[in-house]
Amino acid sequence: MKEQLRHAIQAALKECYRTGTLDSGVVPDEIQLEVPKNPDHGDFSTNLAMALAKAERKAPRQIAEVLSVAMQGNPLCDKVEIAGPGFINFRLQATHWYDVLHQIMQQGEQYGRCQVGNGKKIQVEFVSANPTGPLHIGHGRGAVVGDAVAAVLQAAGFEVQREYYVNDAGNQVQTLGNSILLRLRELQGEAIVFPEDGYQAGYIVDLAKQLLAEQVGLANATEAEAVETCARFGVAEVLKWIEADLKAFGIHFDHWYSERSLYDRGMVDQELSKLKEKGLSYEQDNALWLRTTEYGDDKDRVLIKSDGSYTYFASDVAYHMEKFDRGFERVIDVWGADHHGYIPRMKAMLAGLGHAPEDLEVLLIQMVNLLRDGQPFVMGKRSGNFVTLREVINEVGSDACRFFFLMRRCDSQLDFDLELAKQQNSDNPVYYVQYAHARVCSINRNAEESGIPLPRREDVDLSRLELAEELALAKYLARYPETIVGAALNYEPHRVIFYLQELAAQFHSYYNRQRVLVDEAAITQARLYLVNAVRRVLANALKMLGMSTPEQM
RNA sequence: GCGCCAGUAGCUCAGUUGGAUAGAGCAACGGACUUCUAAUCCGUAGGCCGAGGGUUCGAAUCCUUCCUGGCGCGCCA
Repeated sequence: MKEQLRHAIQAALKECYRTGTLDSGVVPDEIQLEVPKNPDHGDFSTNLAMALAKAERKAPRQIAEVLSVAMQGNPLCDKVEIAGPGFINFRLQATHWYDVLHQIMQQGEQYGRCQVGNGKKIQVEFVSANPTGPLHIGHGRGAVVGDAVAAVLQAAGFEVQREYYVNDAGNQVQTLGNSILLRLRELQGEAIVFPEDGYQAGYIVDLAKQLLAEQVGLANATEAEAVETCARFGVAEVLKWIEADLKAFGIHFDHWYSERSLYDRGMVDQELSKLKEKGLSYEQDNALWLRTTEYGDDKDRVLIKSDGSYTYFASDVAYHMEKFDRGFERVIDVWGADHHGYIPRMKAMLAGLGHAPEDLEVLLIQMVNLLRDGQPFVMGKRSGNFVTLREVINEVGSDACRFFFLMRRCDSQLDFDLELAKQQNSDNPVYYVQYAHARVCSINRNAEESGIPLPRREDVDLSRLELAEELALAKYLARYPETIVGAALNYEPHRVIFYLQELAAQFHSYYNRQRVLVDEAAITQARLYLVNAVRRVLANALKMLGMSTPEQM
């Protein structure tokens, strides 16, 4: 609809040039058309006259006058007005808004989906927490945002894969194995000295007990073998926890990618030799370096240390190179904001390989400040005093938790007060949105009990929706698809949350002012049609973001 | 010292990519349940958009210099 109007304006502009009422001949690439904040300013508004003022050397209002004359009588528009410094405001025929309702009812679950992504393959890698302990609240935010970004991209027509990168190689896994082994020996009565940098948390002891119960024979193993066994066991168990936690959140990964497998398959050496061939790496001080400075990094980065071991960066380079080998045109990484210093070297690496900077998009999730009764709560795996994601989900509920994490832009910090979140039960905005959905369902139930049929497209007379607020509701429903596109292209799922809240607010307000089931059958039918379109959009958005759609509350 | 993110109502945050009179939710105050669910609605009050300068028809939004807070700057992960 917006596009139709855009074309009409473009045609009018060309007509003006043809007839000589305007003479600059300038046609902007894209005519800006927006929905004004103030409904008095019409359904759509363009700044075209102001934009042309310079080229035309005329006052904006004068140009607007000429254009609006050319637009008069256009069948799309009910009214064309000039306002303010030179805005041209359009009010569309009501039938266009009625058509939106028909579209929604006809498309059902598909309404809001589109093909702007054009099937482009895109990967979202998120969470990717080290498998050395349970997920905490900060991981939860990344999990929800990553999942929502993926969902919104899917809705916009991208082919999306959700991937979890498992850091099952490297020092932190050694530390895990060592920590478990020490606790195991402790359980067997040995006096041990637990190292400062070991994992102190209680779950390590649990893992040790479990290992003990399973009677894994470590007696004849060397120290290194024992640590290795404990590490493998620990990683496998912790991954089970993580998967279960994510499942409780309704999050499913298409693919779990093992870092260790990169080494086992020789991928790291293979990719590193490609870099060498391209002259992107060099040896110095017995170490192998990547020339990231040539592509904007502060300093070159080490791939292989002088002792022959690989850096974390090395496997990350190989991993990301392979992502593109797997055919993804764009790759999104969701990271904690404390890793932001890592971005320049990753981008530099890709630039060296001839990728555009946008091919890798890193979403930084800012910190979650965990509070309890307003007091900061210290987190850290080693301190052993942290709140797990599972605890929070159990306390607050998955829906509320997801909603809360999605309410803010991911690049601003988030205060999460556990007591507050628990209290929120009835205050939480998620219920506000879900309640709107439940209310429509309730109306439907009442209609059914009274023997009122649900309206069918062929029978319903939408011109009975005469109230300004009814039209406003339809107009807002029309903006759902563009909201998704905006959220997808900008990786900003919070836009959908704000849309939901606004839609629910408009619906609740309408509900309190007007009855749907009234004496006059035709009006009842039209209003039922409208509120069920609202329900449809609420349900589509809630489902897309992984939240439930209760029919009763 | 360098870099990234943020700074908007008492609090938590939006702000359609530069548009018209800057908006919500909490918190405060006052109203609305014999009518489809009051987990709702209606109203009142609340602002130097961190500060200064610049760009233009027009700036919370873009550029610049500061100030404040958070986070990073290893041959750690």
